[in-house]
Amino acid sequence: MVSQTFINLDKEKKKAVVHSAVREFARLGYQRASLNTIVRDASISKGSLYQYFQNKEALFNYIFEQFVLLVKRSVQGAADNTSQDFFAKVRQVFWAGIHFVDYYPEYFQVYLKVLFEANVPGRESLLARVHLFSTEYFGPLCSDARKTGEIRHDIPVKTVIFMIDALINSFLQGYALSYLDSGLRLAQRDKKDISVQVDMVLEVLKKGLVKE
Amino acid sequence: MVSQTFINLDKEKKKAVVHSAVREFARLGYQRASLNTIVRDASISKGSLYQYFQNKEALFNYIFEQFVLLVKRSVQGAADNTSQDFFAKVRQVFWAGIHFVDYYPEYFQVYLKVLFEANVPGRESLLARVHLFSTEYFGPLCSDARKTGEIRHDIPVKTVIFMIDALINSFLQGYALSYLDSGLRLAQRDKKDISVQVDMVLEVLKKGLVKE
DNA sequence: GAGTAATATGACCGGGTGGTCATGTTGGGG
DNA sequence: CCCCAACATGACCACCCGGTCATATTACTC
Repeated sequence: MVSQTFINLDKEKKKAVVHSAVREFARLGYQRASLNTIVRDASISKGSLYQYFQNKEALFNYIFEQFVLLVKRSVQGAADNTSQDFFAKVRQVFWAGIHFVDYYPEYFQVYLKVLFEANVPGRESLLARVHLFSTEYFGPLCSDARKTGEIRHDIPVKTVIFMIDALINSFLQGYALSYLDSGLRLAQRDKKDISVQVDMVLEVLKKGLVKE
Repeated sequence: MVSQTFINLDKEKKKAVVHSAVREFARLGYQRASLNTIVRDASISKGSLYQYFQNKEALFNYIFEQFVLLVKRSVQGAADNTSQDFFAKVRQVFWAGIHFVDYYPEYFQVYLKVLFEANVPGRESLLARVHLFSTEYFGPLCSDARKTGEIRHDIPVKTVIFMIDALINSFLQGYALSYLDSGLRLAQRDKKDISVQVDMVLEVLKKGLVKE
């Protein structure tokens, strides 16, 4: 795991190590990330890194833990006003995601890399933690909206969660990685345009594509 | 690129090489895939592989080319009946995707790996080819549906394409990789259940989440 | 300032990689 | 039957990896 030595470390040095590790894992994923590169970037020796963390896996787990923490803070921080309607709350999560990508683009890339990389130790449990959070957050939101009659009863909550999840994820992927863009050119737009796009997606989610 | 030697190769041997390569690239992505593993699996020598393909990149390009070809065939093969409405056609693409994952799960994984892997040579142009195809296919479909009044005029075509793309992609990812599932448990369902799920997503896309 | 425990260092190890090439094998035309 | 071009082979190369460990440096107590 994480050694006491690392916890006691000078704040700046600690930040340098974490920053270098996040950068490298974001660039290359878990397996291809090089500890040599990380120690070089952080200006520490290899021996020191192994005094701080048991091995590569422990370092990665520490970084991913930080990621989960930051995500939770971002989403929960954005969701303050309980007086708003369902779609306004979904919009808030969209924006929480957008801000997260703005503030922590590399952490977001670490997450994306984990999605499809093979042999990431404990990947399933890592992703489960992220997904559990999403379900725990959206589940009650949808259930409440059903009770108040804000959304239809004939669509299961799981389907609604799936669709919102899919749209937010794809949106953020296009926003964070321009080459994944499917035509919206999100990466090149200013916040005003982004807002219009988000609202349009929400509008379709609300009322559908069919002319009323 | 591909040598004449490879093209002239015995059909079974050619298939063995391609199959081993697809398997390895699907498992580990471009960078981590091992040529040693591929030649061992295909029961050829390393020297032969280098007689068939200039280098690792050329082999990978050949495999990805095959993937694009198979995708095009799958989607275009599914879209025969022009007498159907817009949403029926979208449903057909959903099913074309599902069948593709059924028939070529490893090709699909190769594609997924390319999405987020760093330093895949020419990744952007590889993905551009897939995306171009999707735009070329859905673009006219949406434009036509607008003209006939099947879908609203106040939502831009690009937004519609983005949403359909996002939903199909997420659906297929959950279907192909159970650990990516966001609660629908698609990987464990039979075709009947899948069909219900697809139709429900299409229903929301059609009429929205709000009670009429 | 001596002694000691904590921490930092980087040369080194075994192992795997993409790629090369001298050598061996094969097969069809003269 | 021989020859030669086409093809097959796998030992080998330089390089990089995660991880180790003997040694050097630092920091703190008495």
